[in-house]
Amino acid sequence: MLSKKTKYALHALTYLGKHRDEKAVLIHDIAEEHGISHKFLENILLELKKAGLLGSKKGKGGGYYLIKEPQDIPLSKVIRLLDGPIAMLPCVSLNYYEPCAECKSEVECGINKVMIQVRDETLKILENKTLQDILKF
Amino acid sequence: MLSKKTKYALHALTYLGKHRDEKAVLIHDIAEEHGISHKFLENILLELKKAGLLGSKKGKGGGYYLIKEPQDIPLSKVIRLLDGPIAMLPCVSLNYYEPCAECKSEVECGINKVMIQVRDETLKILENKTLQDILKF
DNA sequence: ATAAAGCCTATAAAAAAGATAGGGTTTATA
DNA sequence: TATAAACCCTATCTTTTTTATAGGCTTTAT
Repeated sequence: MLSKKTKYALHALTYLGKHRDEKAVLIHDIAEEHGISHKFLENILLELKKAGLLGSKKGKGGGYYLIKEPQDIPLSKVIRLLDGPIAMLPCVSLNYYEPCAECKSEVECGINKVMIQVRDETLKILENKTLQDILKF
Repeated sequence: MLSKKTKYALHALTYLGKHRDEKAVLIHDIAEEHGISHKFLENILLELKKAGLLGSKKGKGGGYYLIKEPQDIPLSKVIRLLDGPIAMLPCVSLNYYEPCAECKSEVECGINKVMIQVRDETLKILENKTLQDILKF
């Protein structure tokens, strides 16, 4: 399951995507809209900024705004950023690979093989669906 | 990511599947084979038994054994049993549905739509791949 | 009788997730 | 130029979940 962090990030991006006409959106407004803790969301937006998805303006009249086109933000990127691996097993993760401690041999492991399939099908969706796609609703 | 519980369960089932000629397999042997805590694994096997996947024989000479054919144990069943939902969001889970607190309207939520797709593709694999499939390696 | 093995429940320890706190810095504007 | 608004940053606290352990009970082969 996606963490709240990731869910909040996706909702915040959606909100920002829907308010692209405005120069900057307040953390406060996003938090209120979704009933999220202001401070918690602040940390999340900061991460999104550091990752290059958002820009911000400090001081009075400041706020956050998208600095990428919604179609250039794949959902896989957001999930990986906040939640880490998308794969169901570390031994199958493309971005966070680690061997499984309890597994004798990766090449002889059938679990591994199935989870590679799951990963590939999942990524086929999450790397192609972008913020643009979730804005449409 | 799958929990250790689920991973251990899958490995234990695999072990049992590969030792179906034997009347009963000791927890101890499975635990040792994969470097798992005996007592932790004991709890897991008990769950698998209660779920109707395993049988057991008590007392001296006892142990665990599969009571279903490997091709009749879909991986989705094992994962749901130990880990709960397979879906990435509660609002999209078939077996553990719950609305998302931060979400205003499910029908107007684009995140929801994408996660339904991911769920469906994932289940297409995990409901059709069985213990039989991971035994082959 | 005894020892081996699973059954069962409770509790503890560790890790991760979620949330809060508070001072720092920047900036518009009166 | 003082002030208030807003983001920046890091640390800490709390809660929840996961992982692991403990220990006695029951069953059964020998």
